[in-house]
This record gives sequence, C-alpha cells and structure tokens, in this order.
Amino acid sequence: MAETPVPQIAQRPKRADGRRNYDALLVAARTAFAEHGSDASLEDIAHEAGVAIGTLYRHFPTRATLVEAATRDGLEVLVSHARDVADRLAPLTALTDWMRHAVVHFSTFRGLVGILAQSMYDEGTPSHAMCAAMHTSGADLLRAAQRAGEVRADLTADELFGLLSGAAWVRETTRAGKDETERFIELVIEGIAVRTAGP
Amino acid sequence: MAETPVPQIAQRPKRADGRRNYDALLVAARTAFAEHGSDASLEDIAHEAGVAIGTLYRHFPTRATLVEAATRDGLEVLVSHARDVADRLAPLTALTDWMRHAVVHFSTFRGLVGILAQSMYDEGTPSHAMCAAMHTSGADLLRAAQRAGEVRADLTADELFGLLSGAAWVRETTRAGKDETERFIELVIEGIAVRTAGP
DNA sequence: TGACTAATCGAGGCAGCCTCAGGTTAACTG
DNA sequence: CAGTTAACCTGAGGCTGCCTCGATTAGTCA
Repeated sequence: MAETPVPQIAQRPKRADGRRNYDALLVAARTAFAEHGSDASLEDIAHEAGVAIGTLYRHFPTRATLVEAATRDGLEVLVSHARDVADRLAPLTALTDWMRHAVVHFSTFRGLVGILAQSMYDEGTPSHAMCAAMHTSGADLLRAAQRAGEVRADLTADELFGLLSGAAWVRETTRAGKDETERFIELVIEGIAVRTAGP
Repeated sequence: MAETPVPQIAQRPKRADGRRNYDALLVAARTAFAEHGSDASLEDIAHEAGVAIGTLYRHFPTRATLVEAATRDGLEVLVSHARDVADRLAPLTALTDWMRHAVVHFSTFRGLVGILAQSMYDEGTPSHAMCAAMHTSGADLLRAAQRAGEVRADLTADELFGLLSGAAWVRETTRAGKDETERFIELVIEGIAVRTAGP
C-alpha cells in the first residue's frame, strides 16, 4: 500500500475568540452549503455565525479554503475507509464499497464534485492535498482488484475517478436517492469489471 | 418511432432592427458562453452585440431563454441525427454513435449539461420542449437496441440519460479531448451492452 | 496591570443582475 | 409624403454579493 500523507493545510487560530468564531463559521458554512450549494452567500454564512464578513475572510481568505475546511473530515474518513475495506473485503467488493462511499461524499452538496475534480489535478488549490491522498487510496484499491483479475487491466485510476465523479455529479444534480445511486454504480462496475463465465 | 414534436418556443421579432439585434445577441452569446461558460456576463454579451442591456432583456427575459436560443440548433441536429442513424446503422452501433454526438453537444460549453439535465424533467424551463424531443430520440434508439438483444433489457431511458450527462459533465469539466471522451463512452457502453459469447 | 498583537468590525468600492420610465424609429396608412 | 402607432431601444438606478482595509477591540502573557 502506497504512503498516504496526512496533510495539515492550515492550523487553527490560537486565540480563544478566534477558535470560537472559526468553529461557528464552519458550522454555518456546512449548513449553508447543504442548503444552497457551494455558491451559498458568504455574507449569509458570516451573519449566521454571528460574525462580521471581515472575520470570515480572515479565517478563510477564499471560498475554496472554506469549502476545503468544511469537507476535510469527510475526505479523511474516506481515505481511512479505503484502508479498512482493503483489509476486510475481497478486492472487487472493497473497490465497489469504497466507490459507493466516495460517490456519496462527493455529492455532499451541489458544487462539491466540481471543486474536487478541479482540485485533484490542480496543485495550488486548498483541497489538492486531500484529493491527492484520496486519489492514492482509490488507485490502491483499483490496483488490488486488477491484480486479482477482477477489474479490466487497462483501466487507469484517472478513468476511475472520471466515472466516480460523473456518478457523483448525476447524483447531486438529480438529487437521486439511495436506489438510483446504487443502480448507477452497478452499471459503472458492470463496465469496468472483468466478466466471470456467462451462463 | 414515436412522434417527435418540433417546438416553436419563441418566434423571432418582426421589426428589422429587432431581428438584427436578436441575431447579434445570439452571436455574442455563443462566443461568450464558449469562453466563459453559461454564467458569462450578460452585460458583456449586450455590449459585445452593440446593444444596451435592456435590449438583451427584451429579447431574452432570462438567462435560460438565451441559452435555449443559443443551443436550439444543436439539439435539433441531434434529434434529426437520431432518425438518420436509426435508418442507416445496426441498433447498438446507432445508439453508440448517437451517444457520442450527444455527449459532445451536451458539453458545448461549461454549464450546459446542468441546464439540460434540469430542463429534461422540469417543464416550464425554456429548453424543456427540445429536451423532451431529444429524450424521445434517445429512448427510441435504446428500445431498438434492446429489442435486438444488444443492450440489457432492464436499462431505462432515464438511466441512459444519466450516464450520458455524467459523461458530458466529465468532458466539460476536465476539458477532455477526443480520445478520452471516446474511451469514456466505450466504458459506459461496456456497462450497458449485453455481452456476446466470451472466450 | 500594561503592553502586544491577534482578531474583529463594517463601511465602501466594485461587478453583475434586472427593471422601468422615457425617448426613438420602423412600418403601415391615407 | 406626413401622420400615427406600437414595437423597440436606452441606460440610470436599486439591489445583492464579493472582497479590502483602516480603525477598533480584546485575549494573552510577562
């Protein structure tokens, strides 16, 4: 298993009021993003957190840094989940299970997939480090499934993430439920899995 | 083949100067959308067309109506292309070919897929009529391929359009080239096609 | 307690959206 | 051709949201 560095992008502020406001902003941001997508009004978020707009910008100089902070935990869970399933499940099952979780996380709120897809290859974006770690996680699972002969050998990790984010985008724009998402992933798996002997 | 109504959403203005400005706006809009995506500045478009902002709003009361007018031709081509391939090609080949064209059109500019995906099921959107016609076209091709036993019988048209728009979204956000797009569609087809006898 | 400086505040400049009251002009009519 | 009319055009102005920055406040530490 390849090394998955744990990125520390921005240490939290030190002063008590600073820490308090930072947390309040994060809570407000998560709510606002869930409701209005990644382009929710920053001034509303600041107001909701009981803080002036300048304070928001002090903690999060760009929208991207706020999104990153609001979604970091979820991505961390995703990365550790990859290690977990790799240990517990058969290769293709592990990959499938992880893909399910990835799609759900990517579509946490409208606009997230776009940001993550961007960050995956664009260093310099706040989310890049976490995305790179996640890329490694996915690639490891893919490689294992390929070694086991369960996934077509010519599929690259980038292609896998293309399929994954496409699925997440569809989920987020159609507000698909559990069943539709499950079905969609099944179709994708069908396309990348090596067929076992037919009837 | 089901009926494909040709919608006439908004007749063009009658007076000469009105028609002239309408056309100029459309040209400017296509350029701007291609360059900046569907959220290009409307004031820039008006200025580029040599017209005041109020004139733009007179012809296109909402951004959606402008997008619709700017992309209607392409959708019409897509619909007639479906009839064409249905006549000329074997069912699965026809479906595949049409999907290729659909993905390319859907990703004409950044933001289009989202609008089309929305319009497909939301009556009351300007693009809905064209989208519905296109839905019919795709469904016809799908049904033919299923009758020929070449595509899994349990795939619905809505699922097909989910896959299609997912592919288009990936193409538009990664600015994928011809090869990547081709590959992506191949993977999708692999997932929905009935496997011919294996080795 | 006083000094230091992190942290906060919010007015203000800017961009883009959209409306509407008033001015202009193409097209038609006698 | 002059008169009439409705279609058309204009752009200032109100609004929302982004982002900055100088003045102010308040934790922290010696």
